[in-house]
Amino acid sequence: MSSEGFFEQVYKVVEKIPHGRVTSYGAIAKYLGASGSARMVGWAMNASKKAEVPAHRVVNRNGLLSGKHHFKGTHLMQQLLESEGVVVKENQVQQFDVLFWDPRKEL
DNA sequence: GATTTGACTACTA
DNA sequence: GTAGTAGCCAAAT
Repeated sequence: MSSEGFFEQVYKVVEKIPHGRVTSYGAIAKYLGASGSARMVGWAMNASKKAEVPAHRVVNRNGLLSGKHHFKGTHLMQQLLESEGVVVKENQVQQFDVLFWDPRKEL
C-alpha cells in the first residue's frame, strides 16, 4: 500500500472512471495533488501496459487520443471508446465537455 | 548519483 | 488560430 508508487494512485482513479466517460491527464493529476504534473499521469499510463487500466478513457485536455499511438492497434483506443458509447472522430472525442469526468468533482 | 525522457498543460508571440 | 517554449515531477538508463 504505502510503497505503491505514483502509478497505483493513478490506476485507482482511472479504474473508477464510469463506463462511457473520459477524463484528462491534468484532472487526474490534480485529484492526486500533483496538479500541473500531468506528465506523471502519462508516465503512469505508460506502465499501464503492465496493469489492467482502461487507459483509453484517459485523453488529453483537448479530448484528443494522445496515447493512441502507444496502443497495439492503430484504432484500438477509438474502438474501445466507441464501444462504450463515446463518439470519437479524427482521434478526438466528440462532446468531450459532456463526457468529461472530473474525479475531483464526481468523487 | 546525475542525465534523459515522457500517453501533458499553460502561457506567450 | 497556429507555433514555440517553459514548467511539472517521477521513473528508467
